[in-house]
Amino acid sequence: METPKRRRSATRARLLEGALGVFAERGFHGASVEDICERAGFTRGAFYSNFGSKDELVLALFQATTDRLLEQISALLPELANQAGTLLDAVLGLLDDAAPDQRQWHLISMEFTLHALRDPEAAKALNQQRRMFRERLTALVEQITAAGDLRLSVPPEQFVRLVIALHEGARSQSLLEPKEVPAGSLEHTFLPMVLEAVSRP
Amino acid sequence: METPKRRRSATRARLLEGALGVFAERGFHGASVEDICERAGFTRGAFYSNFGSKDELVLALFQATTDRLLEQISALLPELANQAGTLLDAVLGLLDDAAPDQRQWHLISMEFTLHALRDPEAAKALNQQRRMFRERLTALVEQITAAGDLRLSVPPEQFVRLVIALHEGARSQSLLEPKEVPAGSLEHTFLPMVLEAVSRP
DNA sequence: TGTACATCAGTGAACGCGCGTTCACTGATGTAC
DNA sequence: TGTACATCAGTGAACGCGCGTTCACTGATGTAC
Repeated sequence: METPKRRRSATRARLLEGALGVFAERGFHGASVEDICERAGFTRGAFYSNFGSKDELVLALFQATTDRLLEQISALLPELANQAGTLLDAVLGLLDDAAPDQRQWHLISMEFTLHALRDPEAAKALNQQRRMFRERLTALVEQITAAGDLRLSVPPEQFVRLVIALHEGARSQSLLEPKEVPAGSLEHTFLPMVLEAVSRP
Repeated sequence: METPKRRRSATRARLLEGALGVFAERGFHGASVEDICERAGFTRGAFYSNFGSKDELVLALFQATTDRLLEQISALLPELANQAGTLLDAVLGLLDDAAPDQRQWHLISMEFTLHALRDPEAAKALNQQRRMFRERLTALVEQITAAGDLRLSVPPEQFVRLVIALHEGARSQSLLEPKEVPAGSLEHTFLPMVLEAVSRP
C-alpha cells in the first residue's frame, strides 16, 4: 500500500542513497544538489522538501550510514564470535565485512573526519559513532578472550584502538598503492606479533 | 637588491604561505582565491599572474610543502641517527619533528590524499612524495639497525610502512579525541612489542 | 457510492550570490642612447 | 648623466557561470458527508 508517508520516506531513502554514491565519486563539495537529485530520479524541489539544506543532508547521510554499519556489525557479531578461529580472524573479519565497499566507505569516512576536525558539531556526531563502533569491537574481543582462555595484558579498549588505527592507516596505503600493499597485508603481518606480546595464557 | 625576479618569487612564496594557512582552516573548497590573496596581502590579479588556476596552486602548494618537509627530514637525519637512543626513539622522533604543526599538516595531507584518490595525476604526485618519505625513513632504520647490532626479521620497508600506517591512524584518533588518545601514545605502547618480535639479536 | 474539498509530496522555473577567471590599465624598474 | 621608451608585476573592476535555495503551482491521495 503506497501511503504518502511510505512514499515520502522512500523518497528520502533514495535521495540518501543517491547522495552516498555521488559524494563518494565527487566529494561533498564536488557533488551538487542537482547531481544527487538526478541520480535519485527527483527534482531539486523534492530535495528541499525532505532536507533543510545540503549541510543537513550530510549529517543525515552520515547518521544513516552509521546506523546501517552498526546494524551489520550486530548481525555479524554472533557468527564471528562462535565460528572456530582466532581472535584476530574475528576482529579483522569484522573490519573487512562491515563495509561492503571499502573504497566508498573510506572516502566518505575520511571526508567526514576532515569535516569534523573543523566543525565541533560534526565532531560530536563522529566521535559518538566511533565510540559505538569501538564498543562493539571491544565486546567481541572480550567475548572471544573469555571463551578461549586468553588474557590480555592491555585493556581491550586499548587493543581495539590499535587495531582501528592500524587498519585505517593501512587502508590509505592500500587504496593509494593497491599492488604494493594488498588490503589487510599490514594487519595480518604485524597484529599477530602484538597479540603474542599482550597475551599471557 | 629588489630585482623584479626576486620580488616575483617572494610574491609567489607569500601566496603559497597564505594558501597553506587558509586551506588548513577552511579546506580547499572552503578557501576562496580572494581569502588567500587577502591573507598574503595581494589582489586576485597577482594570484593569476603567478598561478594558472586554483588547481594549479594546489599542486604547487603540495610540492612546495613536500619539498620543505623532505629538507627538514634530511636536516634531522644525522642528528637522530647519532644521538644515543633506540631505533624507535629515532623513528618516532622523526615523525613528530618533521611537521611542526601536526594538526595543520594532517588536515592538508588528508585532504590531498582524498583528492588523490579521485584524481590520477594528484595520486602520482602523492605517491612519489610518500615513496621519498618512506625511503628517508627506511634509510634511517637501516643505519640504526646496522650501527647497533640489531637485525630485523622483516624487510625494513615493511616495518616503515607499519610505522607510518599506525602513526597516521593514531593521529586521526589523537586529533579527534586529544584527551583519550594523547599524541604518540598508541605508537609508544605497541611498537616496542613489534620491534621485539621482529628483531633477532 | 459518489462528490467536493483538503492535504501535501514533488515539480520546475526563477533568483541571487559567491567565486573563479579575465583584462585593460598603472606605475615602478630596467634598458638604450 | 639625463631622457625616452620598454617591460612586466601587480591592480581592481567586470564578467559570467554554477549552484544552493525559494516558491507558486500541480496532481495524486486522503477525508467528510
